Amino acid sequence: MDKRYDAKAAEAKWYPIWEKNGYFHDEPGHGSPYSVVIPPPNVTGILHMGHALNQTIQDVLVRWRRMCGFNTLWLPGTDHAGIATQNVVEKALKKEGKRRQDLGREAFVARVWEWKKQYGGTIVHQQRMLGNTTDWQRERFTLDEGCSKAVAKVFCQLYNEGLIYKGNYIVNWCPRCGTALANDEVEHEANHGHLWYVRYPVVGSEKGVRGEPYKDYVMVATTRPETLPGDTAVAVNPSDERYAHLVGKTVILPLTGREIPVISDVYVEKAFGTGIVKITPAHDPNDFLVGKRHGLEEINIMTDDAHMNELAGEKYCGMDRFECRKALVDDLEAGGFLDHVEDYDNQVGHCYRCHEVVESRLSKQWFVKMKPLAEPAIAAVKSGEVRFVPERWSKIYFNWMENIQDWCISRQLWWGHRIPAYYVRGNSSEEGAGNSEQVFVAETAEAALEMAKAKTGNVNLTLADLEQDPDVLDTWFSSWLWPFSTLGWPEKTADLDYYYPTTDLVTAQDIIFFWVARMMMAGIHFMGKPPFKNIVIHGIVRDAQGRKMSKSLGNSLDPLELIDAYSADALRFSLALITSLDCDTKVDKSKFEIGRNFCTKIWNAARFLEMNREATPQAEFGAASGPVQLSSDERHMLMACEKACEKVNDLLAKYRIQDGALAVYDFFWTQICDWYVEYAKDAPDKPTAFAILRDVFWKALRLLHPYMPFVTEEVAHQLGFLKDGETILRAEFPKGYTAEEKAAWGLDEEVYEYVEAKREMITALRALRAEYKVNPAAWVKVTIAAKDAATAERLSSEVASLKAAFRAESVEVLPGASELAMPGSLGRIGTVYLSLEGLVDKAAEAKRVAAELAKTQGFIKSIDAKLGNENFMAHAPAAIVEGQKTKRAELVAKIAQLEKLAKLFA
RNA sequence: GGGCUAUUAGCUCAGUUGGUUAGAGCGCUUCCUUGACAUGGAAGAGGUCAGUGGUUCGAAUCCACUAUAGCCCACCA
Repeated sequence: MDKRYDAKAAEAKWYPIWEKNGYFHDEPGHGSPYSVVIPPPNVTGILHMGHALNQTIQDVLVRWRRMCGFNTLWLPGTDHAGIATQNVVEKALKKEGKRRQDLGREAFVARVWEWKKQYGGTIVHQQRMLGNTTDWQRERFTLDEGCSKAVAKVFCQLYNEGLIYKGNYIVNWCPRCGTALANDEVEHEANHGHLWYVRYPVVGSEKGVRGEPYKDYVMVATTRPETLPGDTAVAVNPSDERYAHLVGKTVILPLTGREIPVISDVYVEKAFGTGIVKITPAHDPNDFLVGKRHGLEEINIMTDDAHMNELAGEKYCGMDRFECRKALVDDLEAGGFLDHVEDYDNQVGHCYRCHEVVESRLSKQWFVKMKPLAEPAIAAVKSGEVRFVPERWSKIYFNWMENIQDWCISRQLWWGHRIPAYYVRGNSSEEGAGNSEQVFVAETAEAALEMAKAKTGNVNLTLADLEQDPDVLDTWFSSWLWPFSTLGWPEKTADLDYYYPTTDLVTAQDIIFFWVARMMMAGIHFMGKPPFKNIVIHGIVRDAQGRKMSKSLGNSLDPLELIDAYSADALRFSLALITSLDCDTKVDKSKFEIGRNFCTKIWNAARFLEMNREATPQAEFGAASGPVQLSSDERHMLMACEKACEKVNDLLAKYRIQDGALAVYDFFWTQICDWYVEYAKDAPDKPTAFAILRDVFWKALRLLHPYMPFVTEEVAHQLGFLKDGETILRAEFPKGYTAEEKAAWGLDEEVYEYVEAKREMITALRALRAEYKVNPAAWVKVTIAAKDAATAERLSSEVASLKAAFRAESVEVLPGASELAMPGSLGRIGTVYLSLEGLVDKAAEAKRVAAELAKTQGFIKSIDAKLGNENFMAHAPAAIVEGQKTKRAELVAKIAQLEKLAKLFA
């Protein structure tokens, strides 16, 4: 074996072998299924730390289940990401001086496909660098043929069920992207703006000539004066006595002369501004609702790109909205309508994609009625059929689901699933919308044509007479079908039958609403079963200061750079180790040294084994070797291995990835390397000691494999645990030893505890050496005062290995305490004395003993207090009481010895 | 405004139904390079578990309030 582990070589070597041999691929049928669908990253995406964390967790779970014998499927794929992808291509076009309109829809979409073909594989390639065992043979894309078919079918079914409707609605509109945005696609940011106080003259008042201040007016406060031409009322709170007399009257809309009513609505806050609000139903979501309640006219005064239209008035028509704001304010002031201006900070919505200020805009959009879909999805979590891990996320899920709003699913883009709604030409979508008689919703144009013929009675209609709705569907309209569309739905496939519902869904908290909740609804509605059994939510990766990683902050770590610097195994292991499901994870570069160092440790330990190959019998260690007389250290090693296997399996079953990593780390490093390897070097029966070492090492490699796939595969082959053509990926995950093996080797808690206690003694002696500045390499004389005769006998039988562990030229074991003029240190099974032959600093030792004595006496006191407490004796469990008593007895013995020592140093 | 979470060693975090003297990694101090490993080994210092009150024989753990920090949802024109 090479002196250094070459991670890059191992990664480059093994991944292609795994993939080529189909190790990630199972066919439905045999065994129990364990299936997971990957949260599909945007096809435009590049791998970031969030992916690395999310996918590491999934790969750990999948590899573990696979090794446990499950029939596993981890289904990969990408999302077509409507706006994001279209933006990327539009940017490229811009460099050529073109807009998408110059190409036309068909050519533009072709261009996006071209882009996808060329660059869309980036993230898919990068995922391989992580070592993911996603089944690439089943890779899907949300816009591929199968997924598109599913989308069309779902749309039609929901439409026919009356759950999809087209409606006039106020939506968040990005003027730059030219599309509606979902509420969650709008990011609110603090804005330093103004509050303009504007006078609206009351009709019927005698005073008031244009150009002069009106005496009788209502004062309205607004942050958006440019929408004034769209006002169709002013409103006050019904309980506001100040203005009760105004309700029902009419006021004049400044600059326009139009008369609008004063209405009352609970939406108005009495305390804000003047307590009077202008109502602009076409340009504000709240005003829109007020308008609906009061039957107000909706006047849209802007164009799609946020310029004023002719309804804004001749003067402002064509102006940009912010330009118009200025002009209009100037005019208000000139007209004497502007009372005063205040500074005002509020939140303004921005497009999550291009950051343009979002406009509330009235438009016709397609919606999904969510309430009927949400109800069974709530029930599935309430009943426990689907479980959130950690459980508390279910509260957030309920909170959202119970207040769910209809989902605006149309987007004015070209890249995406086009809405399968058709109109007979001449009845354009604008005119025809809202009149369902003229909309034909069908999975194909041909089917729509048949419907049109039947409905209109015009048998001469051809496809050319049909016009498809120009809008495409929200990206999430395909992702919410992901758990079954990717398995072949709506076809009845073997995959769908076998792998649905999937087992676990692993994702971050930020898409619980976007994605998880909607998948729940779609799964239940179309498949009759929730799409997964467990929803595993992990935290977000943050930088060292706790900030979200983002491009604009420049605080992102690049997983590929980390893989380059530390190796994929290091990245994976460190992420697993520092990640808690319960909270976000703070990460900085130094964290990955843990993983890298661990890799090195594994490699070096493997080299040690390799160097001692000749000391190891060829035959593997196992029950077949029959009853053997094993030393206590060997039995302890096997017990530790047993415990580690049990622990790791148990923790992974509870999705405690972090604790599992810690458990296997500690097992390998502390138990195997720090203790057992040192023991094995001087073991009385080397062949047996090394046979055991090989056995536990091979188990440890398999325990580690889900976390560190490359180094474990490489080492397993180097050490001959696997032959060419075999893989650790499909080796059995260790389950611990059988009852027969345990009996044959005398594995029990007692021997485990005994060795633990013995190690305390070894540690104590090392501490003594350090305290008296005895060279760690020097050979010393050691005396042990054993707790009792039996322990003395037991210790005597292992003097050889104790000598090695203590680095002692002699070890004398005496039953019970004795008068020894040496420094000593107490453990559970006795006191270990170090002969210093005159090196002892009596004063220092006396101090140390006194301190120990005081501490011990203090502890006894606290135990006595407990044992003397009637309530404690009455209520505490018997085991606790017994434990306290035993502890006390030990401490009393310890005090006796310490007192003897104290006298010696006095 | 509604909801959720956190506060434990200098730093990042464990601590699973309340139960022996609260743990790990990093960092820090001291010591150690003759063949697994200095990306290492050994020893050590460091915490009144945010605060107050309550429940209990017993609280880092359960409850209430307070303080601080963070996240999500809805947002006042």
